[in-house]
Amino acid sequence: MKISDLAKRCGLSAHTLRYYERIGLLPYADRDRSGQRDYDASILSWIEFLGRLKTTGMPIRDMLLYAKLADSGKVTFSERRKLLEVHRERVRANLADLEACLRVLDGKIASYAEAEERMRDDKRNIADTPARARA
Amino acid sequence: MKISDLAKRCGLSAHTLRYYERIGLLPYADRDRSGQRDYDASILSWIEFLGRLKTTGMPIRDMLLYAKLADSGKVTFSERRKLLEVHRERVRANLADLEACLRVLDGKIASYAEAEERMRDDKRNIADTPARARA
DNA sequence: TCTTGACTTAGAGTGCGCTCGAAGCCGTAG
DNA sequence: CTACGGCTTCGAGCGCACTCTAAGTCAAGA
Repeated sequence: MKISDLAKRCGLSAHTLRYYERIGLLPYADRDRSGQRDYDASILSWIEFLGRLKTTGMPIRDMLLYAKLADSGKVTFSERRKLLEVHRERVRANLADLEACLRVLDGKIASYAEAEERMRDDKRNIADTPARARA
Repeated sequence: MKISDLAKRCGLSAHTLRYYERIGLLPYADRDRSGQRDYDASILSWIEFLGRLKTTGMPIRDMLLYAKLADSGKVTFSERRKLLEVHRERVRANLADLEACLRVLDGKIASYAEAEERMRDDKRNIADTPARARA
């Protein structure tokens, strides 16, 4: 698979894929005889997992640490698990924050809706009131 | 209230508060006779709301738009409501994504835990096996 | 009076995560 | 044969949201 094919499949740009390889987030890809990267489809699941880490707000430097551990084989299982457990707690805390914010947002939206409703009522009342009474 | 007091109360640095004022996220604060900002406590609820927007991932340029609408009084109620409704949908989508990621993370952690468990079992079995059988 | 420390401004610098540009190589279609 | 598109590398540039520095002012306490 060429870099543009992989880009289409995983949703990252070719630029970004090269950047990820450069910084060590993706393993050095095999090159064909003309020097072009030739990817194995198995890279997709790794990229997908990186996407999960990214979505959940893990900074690249932490992903690099995880990638380095993953390169070192089974002996780093417990380290990797601990890293993910720590991250999971951050994600949970973040989720709780977001839910709280969402409720505030709901409240704010509702209060605007009510205010708009009241303004419509006021207009109607004025319109329904005879001109003499308004003066 | 001086800027350092406000900074302590709201959790932003004085630098950031001045920056927010500069870009228009905070209203121009009254200055005392020596030119120092003198804040009214009422600014706190606005800063807190900005924090909610920030937590939920709203970029500053959108907060600026909201701030500008808020400055224009009641006539922008429905615009403000719509802006927040759009944002709320993004937040909900983001929450759903995060929850999905969290489940993936749980699965990954569980698979590491199982692998570690199996490795411990293997070691124990080897230790329990008489040396002649191991040879 | 002098020192201290918090404040003021304008503007430069930082860290992150890309994103793009330039210059050049390679393989295929016309 | 040549033109074209897509690939290569290296390094510069960008957008965001701060974060800090420098140079100067001011008010209160020893």
